[in-house]
Amino acid sequence: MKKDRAATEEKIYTAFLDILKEKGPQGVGINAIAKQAGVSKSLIYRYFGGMKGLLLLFAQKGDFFKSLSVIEEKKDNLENLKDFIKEGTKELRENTLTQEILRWQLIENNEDTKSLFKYFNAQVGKTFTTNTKDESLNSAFQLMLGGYVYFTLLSKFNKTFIATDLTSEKTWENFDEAIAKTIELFSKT
Amino acid sequence: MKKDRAATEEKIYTAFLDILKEKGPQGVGINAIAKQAGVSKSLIYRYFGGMKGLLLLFAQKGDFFKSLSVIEEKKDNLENLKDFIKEGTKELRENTLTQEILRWQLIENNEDTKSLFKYFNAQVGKTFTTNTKDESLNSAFQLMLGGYVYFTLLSKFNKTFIATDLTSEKTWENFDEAIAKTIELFSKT
DNA sequence: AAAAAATGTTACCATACGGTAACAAATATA
DNA sequence: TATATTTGTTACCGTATGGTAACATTTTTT
Repeated sequence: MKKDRAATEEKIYTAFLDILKEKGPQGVGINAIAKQAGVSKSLIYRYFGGMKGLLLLFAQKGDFFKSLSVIEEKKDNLENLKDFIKEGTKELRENTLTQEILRWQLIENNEDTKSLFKYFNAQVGKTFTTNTKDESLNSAFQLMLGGYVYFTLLSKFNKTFIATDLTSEKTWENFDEAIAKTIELFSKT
Repeated sequence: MKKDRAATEEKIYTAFLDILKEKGPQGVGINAIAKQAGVSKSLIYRYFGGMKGLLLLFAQKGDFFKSLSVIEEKKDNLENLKDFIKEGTKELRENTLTQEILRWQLIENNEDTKSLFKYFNAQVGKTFTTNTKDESLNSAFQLMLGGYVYFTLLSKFNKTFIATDLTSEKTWENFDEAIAKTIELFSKT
């Protein structure tokens, strides 16, 4: 049998990412990762230092968002802010990995996940901090951002929220427009 | 030893509620409930039909919200809507049981939880459905409602979101005001 | 009082979890 | 080539899970 540590580490790491994406935080475990990687679980401890080390590595790699860095600098005028929102919400709905980290934060926070959430939140803060002077607009914007996250996470197991169809593309467009319109109305005050 | 089925059933049911409130959905299990109730787990199967039956009973009892039914009829004018929001958000932040059901919906949806979510969502719909004519206001309102839920759930394991202090009462007041102001601005259009 | 039914506990099963020690095999070093 | 070192697997441990069968005890019915 051929032996290649680098390749094995890669197999383990990608197995971890795949499970997190598919099964969510609940599916992430030493046994499941080893099985998915087709490798002995002893190696996870030897090479990564167990789950904690694996999460730390994931945190430090830190490629959580892709497309947002491009337009990040353009959050100056109203029109650019709208684009920023539309891009951000789109990214959120497409990036299942980000979704599962956000979901993870809602169900536990222990010694293992500590580092992951720390690095992740730092990047969220760096990307989504608003610098508006209007306090109530900030609150409104944050609420809507949170709502977007909530409905995105909810849509994994639920098709609807009250009368709102979470599977319809139109719904998400309505959300985008609602955010844009809210910002407009606040700005005119 | 004294034998009293009704009392035993009560012990099991309240043990289930206590665990759900304290440990959340992850802590709810046959063994944990039996231990907490100080009773053999066989009785959970015999009296309730296991976890599924227990959740069904919980769903059918359906006392999820307390204070909202009082002002439910008054959702006609703007001022009453504001009160409704303030009461609703307050209720949400105080009712940990409701919070844990909402959290539950974000992490799984299987045969056991099916009935619970069905009944719960029906009541949510009955209570929080908005009848505004403005489509974008509906979307904005829902987003903010979702955001409120999101931050409430997040606050269990996280003290902050970006720069926002989730432990501060002022933060939640700001959220309330932001919703109220948003509705005002939309209404003037 | 005797028999039947209901109530409750103990013991066990299969399965899965995280974690470690002992061993085998391949690769690198002397 | 002989010896270390690294890489990888198997086997095991303790614990916890959901679920069931067998048994004991109390209560009810006849």
